[in-house]
Amino acid sequence: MATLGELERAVMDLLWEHPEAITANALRDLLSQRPPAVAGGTDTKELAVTTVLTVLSRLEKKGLVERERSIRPHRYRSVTSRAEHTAELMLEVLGSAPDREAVLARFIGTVTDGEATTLRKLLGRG
Amino acid sequence: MATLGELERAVMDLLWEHPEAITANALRDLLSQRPPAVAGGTDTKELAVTTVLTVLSRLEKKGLVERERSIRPHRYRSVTSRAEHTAELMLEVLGSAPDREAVLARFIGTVTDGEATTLRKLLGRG
DNA sequence: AAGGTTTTCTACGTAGTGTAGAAATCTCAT
DNA sequence: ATGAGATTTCTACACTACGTAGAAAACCTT
Repeated sequence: MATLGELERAVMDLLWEHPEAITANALRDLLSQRPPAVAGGTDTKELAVTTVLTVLSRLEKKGLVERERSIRPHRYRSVTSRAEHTAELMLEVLGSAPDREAVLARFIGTVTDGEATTLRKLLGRG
Repeated sequence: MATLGELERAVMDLLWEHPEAITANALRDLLSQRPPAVAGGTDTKELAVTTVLTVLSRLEKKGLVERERSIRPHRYRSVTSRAEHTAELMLEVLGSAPDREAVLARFIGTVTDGEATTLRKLLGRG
């Protein structure tokens, strides 16, 4: 897997927000409304549709996006939810360590109280 | 932060294994003994010391490594333990999601039984 | 069949990484 | 103090990922 670029990330965020499959053109419009990544930057730039299409192709190759080719303006949708994707990423990071329990210890120490409560509920009593 | 390259990662792994600060030359020797990254690849290639030094400088710039400049063959050591580093990475990934609890739910669902037990212990009863 | 729309191909600039030679700096033995 | 060898820094190049988009091809629709 790996990490996404800034634009790739922005596209995924939109797709995750959007339950319905959506066209590249619609995505481009949504992208032009998004707040500037860097404060002070007078963003809101109009991207070329081809740019969006390129990014979507790359995301498709990475397995994060799938598209309906049957209808003409292809519709794109995310393959997994953001929560799934994020959890997978976390597991990937965790999996790369031989000392998983030590990592989990550090991890738990940094989670908020509310989240700790959530975790207890999720874990049940074993 | 971000992800590391293959060689950067190998260097960090060695530094994490090694409690003592170590020289670039020693690292190069250790690197030449590491098993090939890809199976079938007849690795065990000897890297130039300058290569190792370059990588160490980059890791230093990233804040992952620090060095003792007082003595001449500089000694390098990792700034944090692997567990700390990994936990930080996981938190970074988690932090990037607006739906943290949903992520945690997915995450918990995939952890091994033993780890779940560990987590319960770590969480106490709040 | 032509023209607009959509998709694919091709391409370039930038940044990060693997790799290492050349050049500069340092240290020790003489 | 000086020269040789060791060490570090500078510079450089290839390769890949990403942002970006024009040119070209493929596709409708009238």
